[in-house]
Amino acid sequence: MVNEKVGRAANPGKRTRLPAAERRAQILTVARDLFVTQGFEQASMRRIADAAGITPTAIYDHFADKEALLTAIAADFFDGLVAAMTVPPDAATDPLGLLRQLMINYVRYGLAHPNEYRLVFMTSLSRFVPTLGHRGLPCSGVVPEEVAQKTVKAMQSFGILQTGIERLVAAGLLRADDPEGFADSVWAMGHGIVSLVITKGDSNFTPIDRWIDTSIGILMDGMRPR
Amino acid sequence: MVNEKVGRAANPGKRTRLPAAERRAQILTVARDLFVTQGFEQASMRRIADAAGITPTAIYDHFADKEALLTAIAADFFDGLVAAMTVPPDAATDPLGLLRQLMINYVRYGLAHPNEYRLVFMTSLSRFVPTLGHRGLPCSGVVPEEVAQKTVKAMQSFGILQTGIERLVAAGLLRADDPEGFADSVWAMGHGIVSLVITKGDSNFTPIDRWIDTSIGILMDGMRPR
DNA sequence: ACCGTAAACTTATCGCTGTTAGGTTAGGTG
DNA sequence: CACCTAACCTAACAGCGATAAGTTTACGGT
Repeated sequence: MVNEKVGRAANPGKRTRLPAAERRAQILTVARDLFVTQGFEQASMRRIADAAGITPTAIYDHFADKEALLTAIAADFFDGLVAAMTVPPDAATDPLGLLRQLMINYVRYGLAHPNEYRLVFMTSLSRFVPTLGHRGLPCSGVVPEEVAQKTVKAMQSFGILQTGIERLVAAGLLRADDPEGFADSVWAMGHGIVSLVITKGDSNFTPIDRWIDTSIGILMDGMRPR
Repeated sequence: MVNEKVGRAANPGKRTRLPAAERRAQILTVARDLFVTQGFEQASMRRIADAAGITPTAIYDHFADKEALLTAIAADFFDGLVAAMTVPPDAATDPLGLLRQLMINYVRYGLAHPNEYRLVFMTSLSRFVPTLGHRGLPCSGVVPEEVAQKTVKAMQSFGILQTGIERLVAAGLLRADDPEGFADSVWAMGHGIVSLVITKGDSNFTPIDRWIDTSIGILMDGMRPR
């Protein structure tokens, strides 16, 4: 008999055999699709394999485990984020407007890829957040390898924001109190908006556009020299 | 024989039988403990049951499913949050300082209960976020029952923030542009700080205290009348 | 004091999950 | 043709959430 399992996959009859690189890319594509449409938990290795037209175990020849799929996808996401935040240095536009655009791009990109965003910025992979100090001050514990790598990638886009702010400070357009802290605050605001809308929907909030506008306005005014 | 399974539970020999209310409360206690120390996924019904000294299925006599445990815990969390944000109206303190304190309390409470916070504010229960509009504008879909209930509870603490800000606007201490938007922005900032520290640790950031200070400073300045 | 009944809890099992060990087949090289 | 390895498979494990149906315990009414 020819091992003709019943309802196999996308390509029922012929079972194709691909070189590693192609197969890897294909797995990544269908995995991202399933993660995005069904979520990380619901998208099982079996379903991913099924969509890819192979058996679940074949995935393990290309990726260490399910998390490895996630981190590979996260890498792509970060590349896109960096691209979205890399606005051409048309020095013609006013510098403050550039910061404004930076934050808008961040929020829009996050909302345009809500599930990747959640995977990347709102989950700590398998290792759970270790218990923190009871005063609420986290004792920065051992950071797993992949999380660290993710962090590096994230820092790249954060760096864009940071240097942007430093430039504005140098130009005297923003207060010089605490440039690094400013970048953190701007990021917190942007991330707060994105993650709140993702988890709770925008139904209970100020319309998203006005929300972004108001938030940016507050930030700008709040960081301006007195 | 007396059904003497090997290494049973906390109270090995005697198998106690509790009235529903007590058992329910006890299950909730151990479940919260396991959720907090090991995370929602890792804390299985079997482990919870084991810690409670009963079999897994007994839990289902008191809670519909695993999520019901979570929502019950979330309710307690929100009660604590509301309490933390209900500062006594010592009108003696300046009103702006009260808003400041409100945000500090929010962030500290969130960081003091990081895993409950994540469970409550950073996960959408089982149902995944439905695919959003491709322009990044969420199409507010059907909200599951429990999520809605969670939202109501969350709105209570948000309401405290909102009325606090409205009072400051009425007193002329803040701009009157968009009071509702201001509350959203303040919340986004607070939530952004908490969730970023929770998922990524505080290692890469401005020290948390300074971060809060700087953020609040920006918000205050940014909302003040020009 | 008995007994019925309902509450409290159990056993056994289902279909699912991520993952591993080890076997098989196809494609290209000598 | 023989071989070898990359690519893929089958079978299975331990654990998951959840259900159906059976058992034990406590308590209220007579």
